[in-house]
Amino acid sequence: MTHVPRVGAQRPGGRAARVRADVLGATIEVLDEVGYDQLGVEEVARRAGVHKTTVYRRWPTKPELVADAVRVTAEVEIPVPDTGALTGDLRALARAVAATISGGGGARRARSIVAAAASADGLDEALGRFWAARMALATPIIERAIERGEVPSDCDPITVIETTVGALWLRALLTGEPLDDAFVVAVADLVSAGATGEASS
Amino acid sequence: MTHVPRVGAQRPGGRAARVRADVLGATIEVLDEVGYDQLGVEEVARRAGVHKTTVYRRWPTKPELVADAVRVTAEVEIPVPDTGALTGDLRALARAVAATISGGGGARRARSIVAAAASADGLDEALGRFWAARMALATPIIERAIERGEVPSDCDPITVIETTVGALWLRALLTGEPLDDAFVVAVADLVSAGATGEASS
DNA sequence: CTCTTGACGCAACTTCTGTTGCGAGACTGA
DNA sequence: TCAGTCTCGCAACAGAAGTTGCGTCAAGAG
Repeated sequence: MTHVPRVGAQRPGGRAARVRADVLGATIEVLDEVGYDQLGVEEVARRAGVHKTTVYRRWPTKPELVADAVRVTAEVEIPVPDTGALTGDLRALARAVAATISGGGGARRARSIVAAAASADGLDEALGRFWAARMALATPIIERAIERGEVPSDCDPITVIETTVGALWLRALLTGEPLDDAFVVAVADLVSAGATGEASS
Repeated sequence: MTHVPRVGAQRPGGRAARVRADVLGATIEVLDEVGYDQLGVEEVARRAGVHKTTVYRRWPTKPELVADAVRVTAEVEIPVPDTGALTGDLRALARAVAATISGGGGARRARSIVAAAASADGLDEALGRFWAARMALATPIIERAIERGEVPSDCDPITVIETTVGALWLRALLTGEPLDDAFVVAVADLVSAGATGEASS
């Protein structure tokens, strides 16, 4: 009984991983250039230096491919700031999020993320959980503010985070207006003031 | 020289308008059922009782069709509330927006709007202007609050509106969490408190 | 090194998407 | 009512998207 293969054994090794990275990279590239609708699997394969069947085998549908590609780019950790005051923390968080959003691809890539979620059945839910977890990561900002006595203890951290970040995504996804620093700071200060009870301007 | 036709004359009359309405209605229907990616022009035509060439002639691409359909459904006027106080106005606005978002189709239709914008070149900008104008419609809420002395005169109305509405769209587009009334009110109160300088809870 | 197994390339194929030309029916103005 | 257009339906077509079977090559274990 030599060579007993583990069922469903995957190969983490060299080529497979490289191919995966190349394809996902090419996907982001094409996405930023032509948008979700115009993205073709064949073009992605060509740029990745890979045959189209390879892509189809790993990612059965376009939304899954796009979602996977986006998930990888979104894995860059947004560090939770700790400046010692709520306003400073929220400003830092908002700036980091704004930089991530407009960093690569700009509004188009951001919109493609949502497009993928709108397109496949399971993805919808999976991406929802992903984002919810991401929002939850920032809640320590509020919890620390509560401990410092800056905000009342019945303040809901999730609401504060989502309100701060929501304004930024609104611009990126719907209006397409630029996320200039003045706006980012204004939003952070407005929300911070609402939580602490001090006027924002 | 009888019957001098005006160049580019359109026919507003009976059939043309009916066909247009049927197709756009069917588009929304299919969109809500299967999502943007799975939406097929042929299926839309079938439901509208129309041949697919008719659809292709009027709307050359899928994103244009979807954008047009969405634009029609978005034309329902969201009345600008006037309760006499900023908190009340923002609550009413947030509730109206939340109702519109989750009213029909839910998260899926909301996401399809963005998907269409991510997909076509000119649309991107056109839809951006559409949303910006929609946000601007609500600014009187803040302007009245400034006149009443509720908020300082250097408060930016657009920032307040976008922050309020942004949190709602964030849930609909990214996390997919439900827009329950508790959340909607919490957001409105938080932003209102930030603008007026009073604690939200 | 050698053997086994999984992943990829290739080509042919099927299916779906989008296009074009023409004839018939519907709308408008007189 | 009647003529002049405009729009739609139909069918045939061109091209892209996605699938399948098989041979070959790379990765990992003995």
